[in-house]
Parts: sequence; structure tokens; C-alpha cells
Amino acid sequence: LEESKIYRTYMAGDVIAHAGSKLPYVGSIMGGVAALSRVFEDGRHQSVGLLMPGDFLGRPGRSLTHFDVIALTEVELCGFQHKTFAMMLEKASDLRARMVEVMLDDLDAARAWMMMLGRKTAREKLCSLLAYIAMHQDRLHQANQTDAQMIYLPLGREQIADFLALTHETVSRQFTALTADGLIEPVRKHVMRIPDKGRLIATAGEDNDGGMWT
Amino acid sequence: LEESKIYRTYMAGDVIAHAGSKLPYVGSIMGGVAALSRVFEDGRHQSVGLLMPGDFLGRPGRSLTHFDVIALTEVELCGFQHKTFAMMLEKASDLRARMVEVMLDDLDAARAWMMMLGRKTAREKLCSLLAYIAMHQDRLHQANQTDAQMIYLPLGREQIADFLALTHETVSRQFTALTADGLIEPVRKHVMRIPDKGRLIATAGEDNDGGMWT
DNA sequence: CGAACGGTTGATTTGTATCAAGAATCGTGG
DNA sequence: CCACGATTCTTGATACAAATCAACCGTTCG
Repeated sequence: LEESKIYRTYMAGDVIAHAGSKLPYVGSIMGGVAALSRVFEDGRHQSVGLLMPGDFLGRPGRSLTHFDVIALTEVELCGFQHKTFAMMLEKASDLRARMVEVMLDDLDAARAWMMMLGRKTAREKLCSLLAYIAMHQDRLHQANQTDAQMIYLPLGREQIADFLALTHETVSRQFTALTADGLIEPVRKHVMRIPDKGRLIATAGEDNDGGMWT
Repeated sequence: LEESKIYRTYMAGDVIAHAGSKLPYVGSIMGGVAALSRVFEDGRHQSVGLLMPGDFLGRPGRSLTHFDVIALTEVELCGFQHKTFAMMLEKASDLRARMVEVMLDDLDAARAWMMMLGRKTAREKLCSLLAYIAMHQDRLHQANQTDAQMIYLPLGREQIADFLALTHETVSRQFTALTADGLIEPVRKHVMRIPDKGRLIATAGEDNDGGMWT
């Protein structure tokens, strides 16, 4: 059964799946970052989720995606055919329990994001995203709690704008503002230093400290 | 086992649970409408979901709510103790499968809402909400597809504003605008007629016709 | 009846989008 | 290795949708 695993690699920019089409498998991200997003017919663009290493992709029992899945960096995927996965669900009831956990987390994340989209300012939105990414990378590297932290942000301005429901110009302005205020220090493309994570989180607004993303 | 069901009724305005506190049970809405929402410390307010008859409330295995649950109308709830529900999950694997379905639907709804919050105009937002409620009530009454339809909207302007991430003034202005444009016809408080549901949905923007809320 | 509340409407402000132009950076081929 | 065009990023000027501030109206209710 272990041999039925499918490994695939996508290049940055590749479309892993199109909204409304079938996602060939169910699986998880081994490495890299992908985005869930959709485009309105008139061109408006909105991303609804980031998939990072360890995140689950696909929906058990439902093969259609409602969203485009796009590789932002090189992405390594490990998954199973829908059919295989359904069989596994039958056998191991732990797996189904695990699925419920995953979905609950996704739902929490989606709702936290809704609060952000609805009620935060541009500055708060950007800080929220940076804090979110910082926390995620903390967890991956177990390198928790170093007050100053490097973060790797693989998204371009346009992609960040799609997440935060802003324009790329506004994102750019906020980056320069945050830099001026010493909240972030650009190191090089896609890499920046967070001198004081607490201050960043505080500037992100206070919906995330309540155990939202923990 | 059937006798361990808990029935409860809440009055309009009652707080069913507070964000961060324990939700005493897991169950579903039998009648009425409730809202999931949160308040920032500085008073900003955002709702992230509507609970209507048939919707599921609570999260298996997690007793804490991250959101306030508020009864908007009189609400009838039918549920089980967390412990009881956990036992039921052990026995009936169908139930766990059903839970996954529910969560997938919730997640879809949350993401559709994110698109709305991020990228729609005030007018589109209000039409989206009205269309959403119209569809939900269709399903309840099986009275599908009558082109003209009455809808019952139990929310006040302020509450609508919390959902759509607008102010009550803007919501009010949009109501008068939609009425002027013949998209809705006020009948009496909380009741209005939709002369042409197709036009309403069209005005809501086009992310919902793709099977988003079906 | 008068106070309290929810809703409407108007005047003004404001944060972000839009439009527009440069400056950096990247990738490619000579 | 450098020159080039093509992206991506930044910055500025202006416009606009919605927020804010403020007044007023209609109900409901004590």
C-alpha cells in the first residue's frame, strides 16, 4: 500500500490544479509553498489560503477544487489517488479523525483570515501575514522564540496583494512604512529580519494572540 | 442513548457561547438563526458565519469556541454533551464521515465569504448576502425556483454590517439603492420580495454561481 | 408622553485604489 | 561579461468608495 504513493514536483508558477477541475490526488505538501486562489471573471483576484510544508491538499471524497492551486515556489507533493485514499479511510479510522482535525484547523485559519480581510487596515494586514509566516516557519524549524528572526517570504508584491485584498502599490508602500518604523529589516529579496516579533504581532492587531494560529 | 439529547431554546439576543469559553455541547440548529462573530479589543466587530436550521454547531473534540455564538432570533438547539458525542463518534463511523462533509461545506462557505469580503463592493456584498439567504430558505422549504420569492431577513442593519464588513450607514444606503433599482421590494420589517432572483445573483458578482453554495 | 433605539439621509473626511512614471532587478542572448 | 528588454518594485498625484460625523425620523416601550 505504501508503494501507491505518488510523488510530484512542480516548478514555481506551475498550476497544480484549476478551479472547477479535478484535483488528481489527495496529499500533503512536503516542501515549498503553494496558494489557493480564484479570479473573478472581471479580473479581480483573491487568494484564500497558503499551503506550506505539512499542510494538507485536497478534499476527501470530493475531487473538484473550487480554487486554483498554484505553486509559488518549487513544490514537492506527496499524495494518493482519490480511490486509494478512500480505501485507506475505510481501514484506518484514525485517519478520518485526523482529517477532521485538519479541517478544523483549516476552518479556524479561514475564519481568522476573514476577520483580517474584513476589519484590518493595510498595515495590520501586512503585519498579520508576516506574523503568520514567521510562526509557521518557527514551527518547521523548531527554532522557536529567538526574539529576532529571519523570515523567508516567497511571495511577490502582487501575490501578497491577492492575499490581503490590497493592490501591489499599497503593499509596497506598507513595506517601506514598516521598514521605516523598524518593524522589519529587508535583508535581500524574499528575506527579511524581524527585530521584535512581539511588536510585529501587536501591530497586526489582536485577533491572533488568542490562540488563533496555534 | 437517544435520551441523552439536550434540547435548549435561546431568545433573540442571547449569547449561546462566548469566544474563548467552552461551548457546553455539540449539536445542530433546529430552528432560528444564530451568528458566529468576534469583537476586537478596540471595538471592531466581524461576523464569520450564519447558523441556520440544519447547520452544525460546535467542533468535535474541541470544546473551546474561538467565536461568540449569538442568537439572532429565537433559536432551538438540539445537541449532545461533548463526551456523549465522542462516544457516538467511536461507534458510528458514518457519523465521522458526515462530520468531514459538514466541515468541508463550512470551509467552502468560509472561503466564499473571504472572496466577498476581500474583493466585492458594498452593493455586491449586500446582494451576496440576500442571495445566500434566499438560497438557504429555498432549500428549507423545497420551494425552489419560483422566480419571485419572499425572503425573511432576521438581521438588523448593524448585524448585516458586521457580516459584510461595512458600516450600518452604508448598508442602509445600499438597501435604498437596491430598492430604487427594483432588485428588492420591502414588504415589512425583516421581509422583502425578490422580483428577479437571477438579477440579484448577477448583481452579487459571479463567484457564487460556480457551485459555491450549492 | 417622552426616552431609547433602529433606520435613513446628508456633509465631510479618509484610506486605499487608480493612473502614471521611474528605478531596480532579472533573465537572455549576443 | 555586458547590453537589452521585460518584469517587478517603488514612488507620486489624483480619484473614489466607504467611513465618519451629525442630524433627523419613525417605532416601540416603559
